[in-house]
Amino acid sequence: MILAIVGPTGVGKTKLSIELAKIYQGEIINCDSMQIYKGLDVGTAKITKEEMQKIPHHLLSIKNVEENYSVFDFQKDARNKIEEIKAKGKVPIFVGGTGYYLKAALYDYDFLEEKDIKDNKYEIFSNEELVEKIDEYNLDIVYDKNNRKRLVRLLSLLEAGNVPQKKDYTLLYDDCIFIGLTTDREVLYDRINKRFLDMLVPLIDEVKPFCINNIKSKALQTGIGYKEFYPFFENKKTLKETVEECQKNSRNYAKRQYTWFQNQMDINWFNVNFNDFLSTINEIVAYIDTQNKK
RNA sequence: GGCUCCAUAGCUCAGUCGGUAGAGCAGAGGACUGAAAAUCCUUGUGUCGCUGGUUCAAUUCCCGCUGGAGCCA
Repeated sequence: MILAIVGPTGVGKTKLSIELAKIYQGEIINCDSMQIYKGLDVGTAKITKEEMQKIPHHLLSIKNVEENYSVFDFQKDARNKIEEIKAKGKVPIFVGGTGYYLKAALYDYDFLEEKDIKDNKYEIFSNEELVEKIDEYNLDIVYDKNNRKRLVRLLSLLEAGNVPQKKDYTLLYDDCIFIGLTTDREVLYDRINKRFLDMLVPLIDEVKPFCINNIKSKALQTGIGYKEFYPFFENKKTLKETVEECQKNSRNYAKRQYTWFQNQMDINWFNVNFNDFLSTINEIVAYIDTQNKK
């Protein structure tokens, strides 16, 4: 059995993961693109040592913020972890909000080796020029002509001899059980806003050194709760504006997560009962048990 | 108390020389093969503050009212 706990930011995935790990002899594989990094703890709502309750966690805090990490790396690492954990007779439990990482790990995504791809050489072209070059390949797929990042990438892939094709992805492991946690949009947004305020003071301590020393890695320019603070420490934005920006970005992010999980994967959703989390756990355990007998 | 200005989408505002309106943000929906907490696409009907008048026709002009801002006493 492989468990995957998904859902938007702030629904309680972490809490559920520990309970399920205890019940099923599980080990947790982090599936959150930001929690991969060391030092990004408060802002990513990373689980603490105490909260782990001795449950082993994998792919959590394994990279320095200056390093780059991507789906490609995650796919390899995650698949290795699945084997490793299963070999011990334990249950791998994926937890995290990065749907793309999860899908790449569990479905038949094929990526080229990095060394075969040369990015950046197309950066000098305009979008129109990129589209023109891509069209020379007479592709069968529909692609986004305004998404510059993707255009550059697509052209690089084509040049490397990889012709991407639209297809239905196949699940590589037939013993996966997908658990989605959800709640009303209003309740979620409220929780997101409040959670951010709760973490604000320690978060400022965490971000400040990055901003003051002007450390701008991909991770720091990407992570919500980090990138927004640079203008604040340069006195270009007030704290209030910064906080509201962070809350808004978190809300937008949660919405995008829903879009992914609802359209890209087959998830079994559970409404979280925040007043009686135990009942939510029981409901999910009952579901897992019926699936696991099959 | 007197005078002036403002009142239009959830918010900030534009506009209609009288023919029932439109931007930004927020919100909603979607895409996704190496930054995915990223990147990109689609989406705007609202008693135009309330009441009465002029008019074929008023959110637009006029009287009054209410609420807000400012100036003078």
